[in-house]
This record gives sequence, C-alpha cells and structure tokens, in this order.
Amino acid sequence: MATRAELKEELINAGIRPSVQRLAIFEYVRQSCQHPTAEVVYDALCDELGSLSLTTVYNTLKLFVDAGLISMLTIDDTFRCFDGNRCCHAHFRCNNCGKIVDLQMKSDFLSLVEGLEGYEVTDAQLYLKGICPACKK
Amino acid sequence: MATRAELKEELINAGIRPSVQRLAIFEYVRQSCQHPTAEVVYDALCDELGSLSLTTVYNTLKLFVDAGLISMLTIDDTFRCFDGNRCCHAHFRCNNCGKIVDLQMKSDFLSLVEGLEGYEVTDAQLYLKGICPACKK
DNA sequence: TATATATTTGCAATGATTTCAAAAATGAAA
DNA sequence: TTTCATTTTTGAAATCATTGCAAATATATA
Repeated sequence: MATRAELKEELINAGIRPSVQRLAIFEYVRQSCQHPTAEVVYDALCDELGSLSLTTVYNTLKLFVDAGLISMLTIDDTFRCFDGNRCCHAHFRCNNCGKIVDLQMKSDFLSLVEGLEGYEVTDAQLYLKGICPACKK
Repeated sequence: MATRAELKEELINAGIRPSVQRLAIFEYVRQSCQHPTAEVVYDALCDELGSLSLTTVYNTLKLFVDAGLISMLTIDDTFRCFDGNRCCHAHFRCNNCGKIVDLQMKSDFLSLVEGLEGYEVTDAQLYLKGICPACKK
C-alpha cells in the first residue's frame, strides 16, 4: 500500500500536477480492490472533497489511463470501470452476480500471441466470463 | 466458408428459428473479417432485405451471442462489435487508426490463468492495444 | 500584487443501445 | 384454406453513461 506522498510523487513523475482532486482520485483507485466506476469514485469522494464534479472524475480517470497509471476495463459492456492494480493479472466477470475478480497469471499475456512483430503493445487485458464459484452452488 | 444451408442448420441446432433476417445477419457476421458493429450490419443488409430495423439487428446479435454462435467485442470502449470467427484468437486494436485485427494464439487463453478451480468459463477475450505496423511508420 | 495558465465545475448535448407496443409473419389446428 | 395463437419484426421514443463547453476557481510566475 503506497503512501499519499508516494502517490503524489508518482503523479509528478508522470508529468501530472497533483491537485487535491487528482490525488484523492488516484489514491482511491490505487487502493481499491473493487474496480470502481467513475460514479463509484465520485460518490466515495464527494464528502471528503467538499465539492467534486463527476466531469472531473471522468477527465481525471482518462488522464491517468492515458498516462498508463491505471487501466480501464470494458469487461462489462454496460459501463467502464477502473483498475489501479499494476501487477499483470486477468479478470473474471460473473454473468450472474456481476462481480469482477482478479486472477493471477502464470506468465505474461503476450507470450501466448503469435505474429506481434512490428506491433507496439501498450495495453493488454484478458477477460473471462462465466459463473463464479459462489453462484455455481 | 459455410453455405447458407449449413448456417441455417446451425441456427436450428441452437434452437433459433432461421427467419430471413436472422439468417442474413448470421451469414454476414460469420463471413465478415471486419468485426462489424450493429450499425454496419444494418447498413450492409438494408438493401438485400428490403426493410430491416436496427432494433432487429441489435436483438438478433444479442440472441446469437447468448447462444454462443458469435462473440461480442468490447475492445473499443465507444462501441460494441461482433465476431463470427470461432477459432481461438486474440484481438489487437490500433490506437491510431482504430483498426481491429485478429492474432493467432499459441495455446488456449486459460492455460496461463491460475486459480480457476470452481469457475465455469463460457467466454474468453484477449485484447491488445497499441500502434499497428502500418501506423508505426 | 498582477497576469497568465491550468484545473474544476455544472449543465446541456451526444449517441449507442434499449424499451415498448403495434404490425407482420409464421406455425398449428380445424 | 381459414382461423387462432405464437413468434418475430418494426420504428419511434426513452435511457443513460459519457463528453463538450464555457464560466468560475485555483495555481504558478513575474
């Protein structure tokens, strides 16, 4: 778990000025294990920040994604959610309860793919869908 | 390349009545290498079918996806597109030109994922993003 | 302090997708 | 073939996550 100061430095290193809103949003997404949507981030931080605009949340999350600080998931086709976990991992989305969980990988995604010569890959996501153990019963 | 009669039988085997619209949509998606959106399917078949509703296209594509006959891609977060290629493959989306291409896999997606005991996986997609060779120059 | 620049805000607009109820097509029974 | 029930299609209106925009605010620099 990174400290606020460390997160602040990470933003600066990425060339992003660490405003109060940005730092709070960054911290929230980085420490969450829940793959929050923009709406969830907004609801969670509204009190802490006094005033906060949903537009700011959308803009800031996009800023972080473009800078490679977090990733955006489109595993659920009805909304986007965000992931601050920087370790290489896959995602599973339960078709029944909707929960999205992380799954460890034995090795890098790209080791499985052929014909990548000449491609520059900046993002990789493996999405699995089906029924989770809890819903299986 | 499957014949119309074969595609018709495939629909019937999946418990789907092969109406004129359904068969045309199924054939179009199955033979396309372009990952068409609902809108693209609609535009392509409007003439052939005389009258066609965009709602029908959306409903029918969803019907096919639920039946496991085609898959839905959310690699581009601004729209959904559809894929009739049943072979296991990954997708690459170029951030510059937007083109989505298929990539062969060395082995199954799931071979690299840990902790899948108890999960029932019905769909798997590997999405890569970056810059394609053509845009790299 | 003054001035320029960067950031945030809130409301309105966008656009892909869905809802819904009516119309049309299809299948079964007579 | 005619009738009736069921399935499918249609088009217009509604939905809702996300974006555009212009004004307001905050921050950095001189």
